[in-house]
Amino acid sequence: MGQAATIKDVAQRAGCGVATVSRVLNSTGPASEKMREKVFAAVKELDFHFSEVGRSLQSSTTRTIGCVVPSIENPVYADAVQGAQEVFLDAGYQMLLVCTNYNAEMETHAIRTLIAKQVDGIILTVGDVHNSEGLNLIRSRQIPHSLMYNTAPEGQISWAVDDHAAAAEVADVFYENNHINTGFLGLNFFNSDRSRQRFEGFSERCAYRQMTPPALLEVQEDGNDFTPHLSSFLKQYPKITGIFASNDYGALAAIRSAHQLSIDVPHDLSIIGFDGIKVGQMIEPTLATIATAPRTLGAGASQTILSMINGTKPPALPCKDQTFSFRAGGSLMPLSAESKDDEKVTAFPPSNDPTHKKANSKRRDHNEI
Amino acid sequence: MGQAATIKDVAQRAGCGVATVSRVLNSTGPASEKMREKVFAAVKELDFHFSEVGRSLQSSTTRTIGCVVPSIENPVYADAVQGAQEVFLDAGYQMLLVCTNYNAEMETHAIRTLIAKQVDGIILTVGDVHNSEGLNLIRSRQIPHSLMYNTAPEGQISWAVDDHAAAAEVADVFYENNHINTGFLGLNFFNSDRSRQRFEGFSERCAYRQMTPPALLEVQEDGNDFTPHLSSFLKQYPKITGIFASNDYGALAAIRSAHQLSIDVPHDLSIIGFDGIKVGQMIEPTLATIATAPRTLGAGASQTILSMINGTKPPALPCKDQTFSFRAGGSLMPLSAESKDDEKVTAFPPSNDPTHKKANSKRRDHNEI
DNA sequence: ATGATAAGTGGAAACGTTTCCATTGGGAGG
DNA sequence: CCTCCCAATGGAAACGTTTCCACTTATCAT
Repeated sequence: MGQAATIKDVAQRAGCGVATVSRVLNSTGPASEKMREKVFAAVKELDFHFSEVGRSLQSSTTRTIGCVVPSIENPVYADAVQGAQEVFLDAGYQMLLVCTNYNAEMETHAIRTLIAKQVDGIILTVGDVHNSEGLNLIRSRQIPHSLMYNTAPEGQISWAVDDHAAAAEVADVFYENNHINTGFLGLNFFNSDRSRQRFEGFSERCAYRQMTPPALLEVQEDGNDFTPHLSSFLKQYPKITGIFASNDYGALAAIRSAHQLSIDVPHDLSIIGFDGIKVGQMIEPTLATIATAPRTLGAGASQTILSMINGTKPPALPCKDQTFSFRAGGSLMPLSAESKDDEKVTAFPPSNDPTHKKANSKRRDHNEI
Repeated sequence: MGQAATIKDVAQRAGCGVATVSRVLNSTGPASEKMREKVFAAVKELDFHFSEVGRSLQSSTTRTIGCVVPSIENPVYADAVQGAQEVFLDAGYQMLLVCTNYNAEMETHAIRTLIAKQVDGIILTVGDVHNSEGLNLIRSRQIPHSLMYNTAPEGQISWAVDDHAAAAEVADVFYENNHINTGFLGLNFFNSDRSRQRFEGFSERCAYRQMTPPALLEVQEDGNDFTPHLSSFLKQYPKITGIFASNDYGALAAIRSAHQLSIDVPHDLSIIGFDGIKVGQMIEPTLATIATAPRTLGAGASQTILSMINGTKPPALPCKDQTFSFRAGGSLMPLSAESKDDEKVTAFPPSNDPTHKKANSKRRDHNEI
């Protein structure tokens, strides 16, 4: 078996022109039964398959979608990507995946290349939706696209969580549980508009509730062990009893670091995450968090893109307030009124100690989108 | 801005032939300084970028690599994919990703399409390396490829963990910790040759050690809550004190289910996983597991493929016994000699109870690849 | 029988590149 | 001044498709 057979080879073998082969194989246009049989026979003998490259050049369509996300090591994006991928695959599209590692240059370069490859659409999560060169390119070229997890400025399509509102709800939860002195753990704070928006929403609601303004601990994700950071942070702000992490991964890391510092979660320190990754529910204590639906987001964004391509009716975007729900968990415990100050308890009761109060929240039954 | 500019437009604008434009832009062949300037000016004015499709048709090269894995919801594959992606991106290749969901049909179809799209190489994890239609296609077409996580039959290139040996080591560890009655939790047992090989390696070593043959609990990954399965399994085999899960995800789920059944891990039941995903070390108790290096595997497989494409020297495959290492963790506890039978303890001491012995193992310092 | 219609078919252009080859022009060496 | 050579350039073929158009043949109603 030398080179792959082309439509010409098939035509020659079947004793007809290439046009006929094309018509038969694509069921477009007429063909006699005899001819059809001969063509199919030739196809079988030569094990012919269309070259998608030739097809793409002719049709200016590639049946390929670009996907740009910061990283798939974070299960949130992994799930979203997988959800997107399934929808596209069902529709006959494959997906070019690029992980940018929160790097703006890579983002731009990746998008440029995707455009050069003539992808039929792009699904993406950018670092900063208001300042993305790649996004501008996409828009000026009018390529079907949808944002994912980025809260888009008006007029732009995006399947996103309402970070601002969700973060505000976290502030409410802390407030209801008597945590007045809080900290915000911002991961990739400068490279992720999500992280910043969550901080903003959280801060504003804290101010509204007349809580102490949250202290900001900003870390780069790559610094794997941030125990020392947490340590000095808590030393600097000893009154802090609750930490809101900008994502679950950070929350998990915080719990672990706290453990290493002999700080008991939730007894000495309550922690709330963001995203609702699966493992958050598998661990002990379970992680209190903002639950989101990454697969749904990914799938929705994909369907939006497909509808742009086909000109069909796009799926309805979820209502802003249905994009998330607070999920209670063992990592959050109400602060008893008398210990509101910083008299931290030093004992290490097991986390399923029945004497612990359950976290207060009226929000346990929200629907996810 | 109507349609994207082509090389013809540039030629026209620069007042030269397309050949000259191509030569200038690709720095192939001579060109006068005047011409070069005019071409670059035209390119800038028209915002010209090459169409990769046209290029691909001409060069029969796509700068695209196919990647086929079961799922990226499992962090192991997510990490491997990301590692692969980074290497390819650095080399100027983008990656078409397909998740097969452990479905053989999808696997075949995906590979067929990748071939039709003329990817320059394929990196993949197949369901069954001895019975993969897609893999056969790839081989017969002689497309540069490398397996990942599949233990390949001789003569085939694969970046894999030595499942058999690793699983045997788990048996050793159980043995050293006095766990004689064990179970094996097989996820996607019928769709994953890894799962089966781990069972095989484990069983053989158990036999060699004259331990009770491990009982097999086989579950499909999609069945999210397998607590009832675990419950009836443990009822059926009440003597079991140790469970080896075919991957960390399953191990985590097992710990959670055990918790729901009021079975304390590790006191009542020891659990060992496989893969070494990060969260395994972030939880309490930490997960005893076989640590692997997914990023390294992904990156290595990618480099192998690149070397096939460029004809350069391929990177050396890691030694079989350096592809994994046993990592101790709190989910494994030695069974004291007197309680070797099934007199399970019912108290729930906190897992950092200092009276607990640490797990026995001489293997804590193995190097990862 | 005759014309009109329709089905079946193949040639060729087009899609956007790269590259071979032929042509041009100028400079250097005789 | 004539050659010769080489740098610079453009035309055209090729890559593998689809599709327009024109052509042939058969069928049918008149």
